Amino acid sequence: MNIAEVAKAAGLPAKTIRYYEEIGLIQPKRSENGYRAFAEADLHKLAFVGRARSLGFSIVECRALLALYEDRARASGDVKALAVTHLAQIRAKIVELRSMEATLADLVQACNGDHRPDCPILRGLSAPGSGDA
Amino acid sequence: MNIAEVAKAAGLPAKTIRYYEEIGLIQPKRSENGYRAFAEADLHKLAFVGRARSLGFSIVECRALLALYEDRARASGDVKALAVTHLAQIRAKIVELRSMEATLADLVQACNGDHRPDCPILRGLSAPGSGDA
DNA sequence: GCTTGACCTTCCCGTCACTGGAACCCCCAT
DNA sequence: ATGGGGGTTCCAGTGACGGGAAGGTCAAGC
Repeated sequence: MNIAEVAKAAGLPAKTIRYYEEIGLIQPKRSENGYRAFAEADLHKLAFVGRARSLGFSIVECRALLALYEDRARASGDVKALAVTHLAQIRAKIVELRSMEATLADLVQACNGDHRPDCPILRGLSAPGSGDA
Repeated sequence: MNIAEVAKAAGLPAKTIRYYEEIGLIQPKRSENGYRAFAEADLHKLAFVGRARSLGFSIVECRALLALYEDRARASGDVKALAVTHLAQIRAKIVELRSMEATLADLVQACNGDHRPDCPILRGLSAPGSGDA
């Protein structure tokens, strides 16, 4: 398979696939003309990484997941540990975003949003705690 | 004020303050010795930007907010529009993260996490939809 | 007066995960 | 032979800084 076909099948841009090769996530063979020649296994790995990335795993984590994926003697505990850690990061991020959301929603709600200059949002940003009114 | 004092007062690293000057968010004067000489107004702007950043506004958005902050003839509607847009982005991000969280939590929950190689997490990443069992 | 150490300056590289674009090669059909 | 649609490499840029080097400055202590 050439890169365009694999890109379509894996749902990744060709640029991304070249990048993944560059950083060593995959090692596709080369045809005589210099084109990358992807095997089924390469495609599976790319799709795997694509899904892991869509769950928010970093490239470093994807590399580790891929290594476990390819290791028939892996312990599922190792995989789970990675996933649990990442899940905690996601949850922490959600907490952070919800805090932002709450603060911002309060400010937005307090602001008339008209043609006048008076603005609780700017006041809130100028001095926290003395947000509205 | 020198940079360390302002950094402490604004709660920002000195590096960040230099960066903000570099990109034109602030324009502190210089002492004869070449040191930055921050006025109260600079400090206020830095604290303002710091708070906006902590609410997740990008530098571009902070620049716009600062311009509104300094414009006594602003319309609060302009501020609100910026904030509403950003709030929508935050909420979209939360939705995305919650989707990741749900998927990942399912996978984690299905995985024994023992010494054996069988792993629903890896299966889920290999082929979505045929996640567990 | 000299040293020490804390503070300041600029400059450049590295981060993360790509993305865009230039310049060039290859293959097939007309 | 020519055109278009593949493919290739390499370089630069993104956002918002952080680390660290090389060097100037200042206040204190001896």
